[in-house]
Amino acid sequence: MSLYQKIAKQLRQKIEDGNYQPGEALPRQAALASEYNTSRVTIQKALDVLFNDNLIIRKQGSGTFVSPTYSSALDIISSQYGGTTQLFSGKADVSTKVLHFEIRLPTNEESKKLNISTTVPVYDIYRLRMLDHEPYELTQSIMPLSVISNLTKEIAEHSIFSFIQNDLKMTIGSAVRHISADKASADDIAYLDCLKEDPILQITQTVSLKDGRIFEYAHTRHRYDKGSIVVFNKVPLS
Amino acid sequence: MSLYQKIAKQLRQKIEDGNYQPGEALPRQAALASEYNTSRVTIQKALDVLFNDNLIIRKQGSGTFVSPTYSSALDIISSQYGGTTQLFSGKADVSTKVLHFEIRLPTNEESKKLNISTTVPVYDIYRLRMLDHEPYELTQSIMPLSVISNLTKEIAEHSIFSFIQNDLKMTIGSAVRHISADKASADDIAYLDCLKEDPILQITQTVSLKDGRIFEYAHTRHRYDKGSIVVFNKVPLS
DNA sequence: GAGTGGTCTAGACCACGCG
DNA sequence: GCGTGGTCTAGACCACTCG
Repeated sequence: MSLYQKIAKQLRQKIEDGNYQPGEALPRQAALASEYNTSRVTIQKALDVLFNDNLIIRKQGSGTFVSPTYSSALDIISSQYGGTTQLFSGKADVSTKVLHFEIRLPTNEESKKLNISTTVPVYDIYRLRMLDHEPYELTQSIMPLSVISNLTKEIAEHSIFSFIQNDLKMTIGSAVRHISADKASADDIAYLDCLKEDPILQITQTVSLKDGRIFEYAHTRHRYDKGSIVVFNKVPLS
Repeated sequence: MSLYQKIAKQLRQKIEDGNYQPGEALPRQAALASEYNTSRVTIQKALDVLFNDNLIIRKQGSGTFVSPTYSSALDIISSQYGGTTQLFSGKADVSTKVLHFEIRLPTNEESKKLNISTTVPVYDIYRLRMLDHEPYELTQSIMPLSVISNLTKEIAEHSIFSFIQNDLKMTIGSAVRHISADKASADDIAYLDCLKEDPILQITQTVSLKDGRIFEYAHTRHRYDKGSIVVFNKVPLS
């Protein structure tokens, strides 16, 4: 871990521990540079990390302050993308039932979304996730074999994301998600145990690795009364 | 506008114009530094901007490449937060009907979400937005007078966001949103012209200025068949 | 081993805010 | 005017990828 990352981590810890209160000013950059025995530029890179997580506010001509709303920032950080299994680990009992598992060629739409040729085979995995033994979400994942391989039904029953990160040693880069509401389908009623008139929260996502290759195109359908999406948006600088 | 921002803007334009194709390598940082007659650090700051918008991929030891999925990145950038009026300006005819406009004291929940005391008055504005003369969304906005003042019903009929940015000269910093699905309420049926069994896409948002003060706590309800939310997530660096 | 991006420095000047 | 963060430099070394 690089120096600016270590400093960011330590400053974050200090804020979370309450050494600096919401709204309170942090030491000036020059003071931090002395304290950590480094240059001001490195301190600024460390502050960039905290700023992007909304933990601090920077005022030119005035100072650097702990964000008055930093407690809600913590919620956001902890809800960053890492798959359902990771998100709830320790908080609830997550179990997964694999309803369908096959390798086939992609449809035109799928090949387009995955940015692959229609001749590259894909996994088509349909899973029901349960939270504390209650139906929670229904997900269809399409993943290209050119990116992910050696996937098995057993792995799909646990966490595909931890398999990718821990076993394949690949790093996830970014995700684009479209969120909408929809009426319940026959599958929703059957698997999510909801009623015909219950709304569904639907998420369509495309997830990329750090090197830019797309590894998942997925549709997830949630019961409307279980869970919601939390999103944090910084306004563009440009 | 600072040098790195200008360079970022020019590089972005070159990518959008197709001077560099998706997947293609950009010139090395040293070459860009010579070309723009600046230092490598400044080039890196410019590349940071494009990287955060998912327009480029950086591979240590290899090079900087145009993101293979950069076209979807463009969608995201253009859907950044700026209020409904701004989002659709030029694309569709947006009109707003103010259903309710009052100044009152906040409830406990509102004062908590806005991070103000219960003695600070707030605007309570309830508006129906129409897109091309069709009902689109129903929004209740709560805004503290300690942050925003001189709001009128006339301003609310146009764009509150442009009033804040252009007239009050304040800069928006970030927004936290919770997105969920819900059943239609009596108001939804009456104003959004939807049916009792139609689902609703609900967004609860807290929007802050650049200095960290929260200026809006709002609930927005969308017709499920009109529009969805697009979200872009970079995975945390730490 | 050659070439790339990532990190870091020490110092300088600029832009902004506030009293 | 003074103190703060923002930008920028020229050069150095490290870490990683790939042939």
